[in-house]
Amino acid sequence: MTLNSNIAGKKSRKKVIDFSCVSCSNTKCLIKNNLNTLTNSVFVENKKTLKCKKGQQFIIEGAPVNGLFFILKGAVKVFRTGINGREQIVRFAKDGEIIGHRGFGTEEYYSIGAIALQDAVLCYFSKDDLQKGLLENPKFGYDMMLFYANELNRSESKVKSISQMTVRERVIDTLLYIHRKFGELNDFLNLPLSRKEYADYAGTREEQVIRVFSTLKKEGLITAKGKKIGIVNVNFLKKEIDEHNYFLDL
Amino acid sequence: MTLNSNIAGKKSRKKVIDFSCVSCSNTKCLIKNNLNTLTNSVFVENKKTLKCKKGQQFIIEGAPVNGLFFILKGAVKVFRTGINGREQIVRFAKDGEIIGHRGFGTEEYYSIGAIALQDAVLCYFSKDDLQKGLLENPKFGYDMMLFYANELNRSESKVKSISQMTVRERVIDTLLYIHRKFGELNDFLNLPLSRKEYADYAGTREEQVIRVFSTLKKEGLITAKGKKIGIVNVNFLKKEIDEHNYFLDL
DNA sequence: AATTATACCTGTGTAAACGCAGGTTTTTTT
DNA sequence: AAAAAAACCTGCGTTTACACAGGTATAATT
Repeated sequence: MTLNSNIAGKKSRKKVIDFSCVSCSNTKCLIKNNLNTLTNSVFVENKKTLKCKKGQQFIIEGAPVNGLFFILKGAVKVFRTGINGREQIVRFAKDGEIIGHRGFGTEEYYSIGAIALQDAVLCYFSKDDLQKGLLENPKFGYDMMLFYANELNRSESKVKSISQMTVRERVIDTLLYIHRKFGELNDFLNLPLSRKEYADYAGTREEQVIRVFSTLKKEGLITAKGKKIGIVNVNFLKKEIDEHNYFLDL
Repeated sequence: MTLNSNIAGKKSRKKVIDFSCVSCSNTKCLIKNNLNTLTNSVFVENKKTLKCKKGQQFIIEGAPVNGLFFILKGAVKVFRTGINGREQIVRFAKDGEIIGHRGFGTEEYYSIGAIALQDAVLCYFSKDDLQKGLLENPKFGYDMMLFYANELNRSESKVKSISQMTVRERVIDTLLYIHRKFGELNDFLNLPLSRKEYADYAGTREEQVIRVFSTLKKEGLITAKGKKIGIVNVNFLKKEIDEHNYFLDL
């Protein structure tokens, strides 16, 4: 039995998803948005789409760079291994975002790792194809540049936060970030994370996050049932952060 | 007496500098490097070159974005005003670098401020011209994208550093960063900075930097005469940082 | 349903970083 | 050269965050 017939055989029962860029409905994807001027490129054809189970690591820190990923669907955490093997979560990414900053250019090894937090569908583009596409289509390159400039802005904001906020403030900041990015479902944040993961993003320790959560619960600012965290009043939390922030950042 | 005759009058005594991109010798400039394909653009002609005295602020945080700067010569600090007006130095920039991340695109206000640390010469490009140039020349756009991807990498490394290193380690890290970027002159770092500025970059306080410097001096790792800081043995300092870092970052 | 594993929570001592206060030295200005 | 300003330094009490240790609840596995 060949691979093709295998897929065909399942057609009747299992929904077959079309992963071609042409029929893709992800309006946030930079590639999809530039498709009209990219069609004559081998670029889109050579794309590989892969499914990724929850908990699976699809970029390993230090591994050779071959290309980069676009998230078609799902949620992902991007991290670095820091001092004494301590994990630092760089960011959380969702549909339409790009993973693997330096999947082009001269960089040889990935400086970050990436793990799926939910079942995810990823589009993979090779280094060469991507580079070709970027040089063929200025608009695409421009959009990519804006994406990175924007991420840089966010990252530099985070440097500020981490070096000037207290643990409590950083935890609140993280809660608001997750809320902004992944929204709510039934009054709970739409991305379940462990206390450890909150700590790794906020740049502190699991115990501290637990302590802050406990306090916030007592103060009636959040609700928590295991990994399910609910923000009672977003503006209330925002206020605590914004008060000493002159310039807000996205 | 017209402005022109004034300049001409000084020709004999004062060296007149040609600021046109064509004759520019800055090999690190992205624009210079893409000049061959940019010549038919209004872009380069509309450039404005301005001199900036030491200590002068040429980007004000929160001011409307009109364009962005390339450093032709000099050293610059880029900062954000943080919590309680505390200054956070985002990075130090020198010849060939770009200032004002979001001097294109949709961003309306500068999210950073910039001050010259030495007398500097800056090239200014308007938002519209730059955008035109980027969309006309894919290679230029690609280079810009790489620049930002690279900066992002650096910034994310810094998040890791700040959240996981001790004050002593961050101060050492800062010393090494300045050394890497600006080199030495007569056994002293080729960029004089105040203790406050070291602190603002390292994400700590002036007093802590002073304390760490004192200790490092006693340990024979650095020499210090006022703002002049000398690193006795770079590898010795590096070792202390690298020991618990699996993946080095530029 | 019992067992194991994982995640969550809390108390307590310790160490790191900070804030302030007051002083000295160096640099800049007049 | 004197005065003023800025930068540098040190000691000490206080706060914050951390590490460790031991416990409970919850989820996953058999």
